[in-house]
Amino acid sequence: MAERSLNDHLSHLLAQANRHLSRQLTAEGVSLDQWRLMKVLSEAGGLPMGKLAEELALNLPTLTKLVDRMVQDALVYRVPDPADRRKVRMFLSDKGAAMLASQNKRVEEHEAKVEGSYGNEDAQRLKTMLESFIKQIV
Amino acid sequence: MAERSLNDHLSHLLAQANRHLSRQLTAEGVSLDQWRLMKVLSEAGGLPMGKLAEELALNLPTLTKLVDRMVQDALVYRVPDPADRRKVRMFLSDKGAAMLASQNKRVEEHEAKVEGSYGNEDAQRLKTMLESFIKQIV
DNA sequence: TATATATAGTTTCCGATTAAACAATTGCTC
DNA sequence: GAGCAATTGTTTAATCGGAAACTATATATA
Repeated sequence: MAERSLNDHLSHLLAQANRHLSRQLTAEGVSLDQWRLMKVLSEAGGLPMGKLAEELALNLPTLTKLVDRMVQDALVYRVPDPADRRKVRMFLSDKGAAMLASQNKRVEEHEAKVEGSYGNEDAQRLKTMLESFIKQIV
Repeated sequence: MAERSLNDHLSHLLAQANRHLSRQLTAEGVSLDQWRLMKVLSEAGGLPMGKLAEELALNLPTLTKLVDRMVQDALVYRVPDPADRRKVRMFLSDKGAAMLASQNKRVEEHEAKVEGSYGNEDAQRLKTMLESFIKQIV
């Protein structure tokens, strides 16, 4: 068997692609995790912390503190679940919704640029493949 | 234009895929960045810090500290460049090479499992697409 | 060749992440 | 329903990460 180079390894390629994209978004003023969290809540408000952590592949302590900061900034808020008082349900505030809207725009502009130069059809195929890959490995 | 879900966003899909894979490797006893660093050095020993940071998409201060730890563990070593004394050239030690060999095995076993269940041909296509995507966005 | 500018890395300071321990609540079993 | 295990989330202590400042060396310009 021939020696495999780093570029033949999915783990390396995913790390590289993720970091470059995430950095570019940071440069556009978008924190990837904060944006993803707000976006999940805009799609499914009232998620408990555990589900949120799953959806974002964050572990719970990290999420707790991310949420702490975003509560400080009044982007999201906690509501204790009356039916199960261990649970906390998370919601997007109006301020969060406004922030999300502006960041959506930046993310979509950036992705349009990136995907355009990569080729829109290929980009679509790449996303489809990643989506099913993620389902496999979770 | 219809509302786009998180799963239509490349940045989200890459973050998810990367985190899941990276966690699974951590569980197998492989630190993704350390492994990637050792692997780069095994392919191109003597790289200066700046080139190394580029290859791994790490920023320089982060790399300095990663290297500090790995020097502590005697996995890699620094050699000042005599021709340009600002530069430091990095090399893999024998211990590092042994560690790399054992981690290569784990990574390859893990990827074989993951890629097998995803479909080997699709996995190959995914890697090819990611590789050209990365070239585009860098 | 003296001075300015650019390059390569490291250090510092602060914020973020993790694993482990903890607290609170719920569900199960006898 | 009393006691025990499981679930949900937070806190703590230690490590890690990033932006900005700093050091050392090299190059360009006058």
